[in-house]
Amino acid sequence: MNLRDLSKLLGLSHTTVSRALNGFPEVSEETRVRVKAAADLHGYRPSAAARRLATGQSGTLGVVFPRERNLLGDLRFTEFLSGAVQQASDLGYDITLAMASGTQNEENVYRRSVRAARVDGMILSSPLLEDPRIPLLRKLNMPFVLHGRTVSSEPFPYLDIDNEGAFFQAAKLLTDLGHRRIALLNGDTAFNFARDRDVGFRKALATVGAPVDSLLVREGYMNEEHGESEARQLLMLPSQQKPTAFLCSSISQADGVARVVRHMGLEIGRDVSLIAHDDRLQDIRAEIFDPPLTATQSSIAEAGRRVVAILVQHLRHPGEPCAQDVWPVDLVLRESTGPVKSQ
Amino acid sequence: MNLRDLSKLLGLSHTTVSRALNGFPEVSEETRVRVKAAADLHGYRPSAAARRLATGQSGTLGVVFPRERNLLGDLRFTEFLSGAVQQASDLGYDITLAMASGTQNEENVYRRSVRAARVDGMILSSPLLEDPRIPLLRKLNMPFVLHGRTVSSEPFPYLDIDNEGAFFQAAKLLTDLGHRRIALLNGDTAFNFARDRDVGFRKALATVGAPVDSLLVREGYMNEEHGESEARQLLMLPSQQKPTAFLCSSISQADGVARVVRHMGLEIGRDVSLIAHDDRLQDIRAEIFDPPLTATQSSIAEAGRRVVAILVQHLRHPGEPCAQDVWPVDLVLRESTGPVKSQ
DNA sequence: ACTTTATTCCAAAGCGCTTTGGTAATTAGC
DNA sequence: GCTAATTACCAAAGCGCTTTGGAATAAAGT
Repeated sequence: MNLRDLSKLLGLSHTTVSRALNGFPEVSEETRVRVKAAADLHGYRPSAAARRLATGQSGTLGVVFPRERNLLGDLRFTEFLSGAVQQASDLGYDITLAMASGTQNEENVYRRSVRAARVDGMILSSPLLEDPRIPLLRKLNMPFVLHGRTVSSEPFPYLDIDNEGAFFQAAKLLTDLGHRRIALLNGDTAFNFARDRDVGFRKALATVGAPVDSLLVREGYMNEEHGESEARQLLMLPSQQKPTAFLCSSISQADGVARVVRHMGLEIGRDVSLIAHDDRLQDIRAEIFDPPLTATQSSIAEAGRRVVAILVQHLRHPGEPCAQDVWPVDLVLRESTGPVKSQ
Repeated sequence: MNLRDLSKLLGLSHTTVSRALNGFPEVSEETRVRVKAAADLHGYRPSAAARRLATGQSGTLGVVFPRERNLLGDLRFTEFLSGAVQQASDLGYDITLAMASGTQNEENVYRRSVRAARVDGMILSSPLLEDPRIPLLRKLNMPFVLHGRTVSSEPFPYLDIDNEGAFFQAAKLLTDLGHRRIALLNGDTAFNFARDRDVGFRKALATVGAPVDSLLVREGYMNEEHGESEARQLLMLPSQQKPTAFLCSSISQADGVARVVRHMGLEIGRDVSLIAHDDRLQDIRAEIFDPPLTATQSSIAEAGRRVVAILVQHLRHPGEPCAQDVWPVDLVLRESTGPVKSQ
């Protein structure tokens, strides 16, 4: 059952049927109702391929990632993706995943997608400080939205959270509680979000005139193993150097830290304070941490939804100034933080 | 730059150019080389939309899941998906994700996708014992492949692992070690894989004439919380009823169990034996469990790759009998299992 | 009654590719 | 030297939709 069949059935031209279904004003309400009823009755669905060819729009958004960095193994990313798919589905878009690898490097995947008009727009995550994908996509004239920020000569649509502010707040809380030797367990500072967190952390220490001991600033994978191994090293330091508080980029890291702390017979919140950033993942929750974890929190799934909304808005109204959201991050006080113990 | 432009540039018809690029035999090697060089030079890429319309093939595989059961929050699924995307990318296919929800229920999403010819085939995971999606997709004439098995009147392509055999082996090991009171922490037995594991478990106990205590057979989410709460209950039982070994459907569950065991001052492998199924997830590894975990193992990412290969094979050669793989599962002996302690 | 303006519909072109059914040029067969 | 087979290419149709530029009808204005 295609447009032509349906129009013959109705005794109308396919033009009229098409316009009726797509809500154009040049068709009377009466025939519109008739057409829609007939379409429903016969289960008519326009062919996506034909529509694509005719309009140049694919109704598809793309996500590309390198094979080496398997984002699908990262719960932060999949949670983000989940929000994105949800929103896309609500807005009538599909999301396609493409993996770049080896010969088929990321740039080529973008080029191919663009030229083949497979997708209407791209969703980028985890930007580097100065991300090469931005100028590339702009050159290819492919619309995109960024989850995060990066330096760029021209404005582009993005959504980011206030990483700097979040980590400033968190570090500020710790200094207010009297902590001076604070460890920062960060992500890889090649990425912008990690850099921002580093900056916020340092600014907070600067406000109380506390020096930043570079020994206490660590970066790496944001998982439990990393948290554990760094904590083990740091808590072995002589007591003048040993951190009294940890600020982590993820709850997983905090999990690793907590394990070491407990293993040393210390108590979190009393002997060692602990704050982590909480992406509101389904299965990793700050509130059921033991003890409940003080955290900077921002839902990454919600970010996924918003990112898609921004991109679709941008696709539908290309002229308008693009959305550039920066979400504030809440600092939620729970029981993993306390005043520094006088030595 | 489209086919016509390119053909004009070459002084050939677009037919010839198309055939040259698509490897048809009716074109001389000389012109083929010439055409390919020109295509490369001018960065020509056939429009996916046009090709779709002309061939009826979209070059896209679909994955649908209900909003309620957010598979993207499940590392087992995302690891599987990761393998699938990898393989699809190697075979020149895209994978699109669609989320069914509320009004837009799963059946409608399938219908829509089929009718709109958005995808060439569907990938289904986690089948129920008798999964309604199978007859639906068959009725809609949409090719598919199943990760898992289900009852069906007609044959269809699938890949499954030998869950029954795996859990038989695992339970058999435990009975050989003298265990008779073995707890099974299973997934939801609405799903076929969980049912198969249940069957394997029971058969193993039957071979030594050990009764199955239904109190010790539990099912639920395959996460740490579930493992922990069930283990807590079971290990509180009076010693005649208390299990001496646990067989878990996931390492996460085993994590929960291990936590309880340690908390009670017991030692895994000596006081309580523990086996889990290991999907070879990147971040959850049986070999770095404490102690290293005896496990039935099978890479779920590899399964994702194979599933896509099967589907693509089926799409390209629809007539041929479809692949129906059942992979054996290795039982890897490590240190979490030991002989039952004489009471 | 005659023109103007809205309204409602339609014919036809086009999106860029694949594929069918050729024709012309070359080679082989006898 | 003539026919048959093969090779190398091409013209045109079609995939199913959107969209442009009318045409016919009905309503309104003078």
